[in-house]
Amino acid sequence: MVNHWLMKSEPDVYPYEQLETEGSTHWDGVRNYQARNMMRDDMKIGDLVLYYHSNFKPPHVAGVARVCKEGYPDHTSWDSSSKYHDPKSTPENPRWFMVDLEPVCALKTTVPLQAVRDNPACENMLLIRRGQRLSIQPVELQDFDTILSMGGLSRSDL
DNA sequence: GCCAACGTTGGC
DNA sequence: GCCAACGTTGGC
Repeated sequence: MVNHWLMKSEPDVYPYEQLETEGSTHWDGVRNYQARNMMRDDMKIGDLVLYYHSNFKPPHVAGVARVCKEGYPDHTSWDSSSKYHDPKSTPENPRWFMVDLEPVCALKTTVPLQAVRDNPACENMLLIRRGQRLSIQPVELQDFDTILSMGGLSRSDL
């Protein structure tokens, strides 16, 4: 069973276009337990991901990605030269996990956050819930399809 | 730049 | 276990 997610990335750091250029990436640097648990325990190969650009004007969903490697230790956590270094994480006892993503396709038209807010069909999405800051969120199937269609795509385009 | 909301840390 | 202080996220 394929699950659906939304993952936030700052386009200044790693935009969707770069994922397309590079072909895949490991989602390192997540240092939040809830997000870690989802990557470690719940995200499976083939799961589909809405790729969201945060800290951008306007913030928006840019594309669709797919999980191509399931949760494994985030090696940047024990790399003392990394900005994501966590002295409490070691190769023997890793504290942080990541998944790998590959690109599926860019939306034909990006979907701004305000458009999600304005669409009553999206009213239950975590993305627009007050105070919601999680950088990885589960997305219901129907919400995923709604965003896809707002972005000018349908399932058969994936 | 501001600030609301939330998460983490650490003293007690 | 409580909670104040602090740090981060991320929209505006």
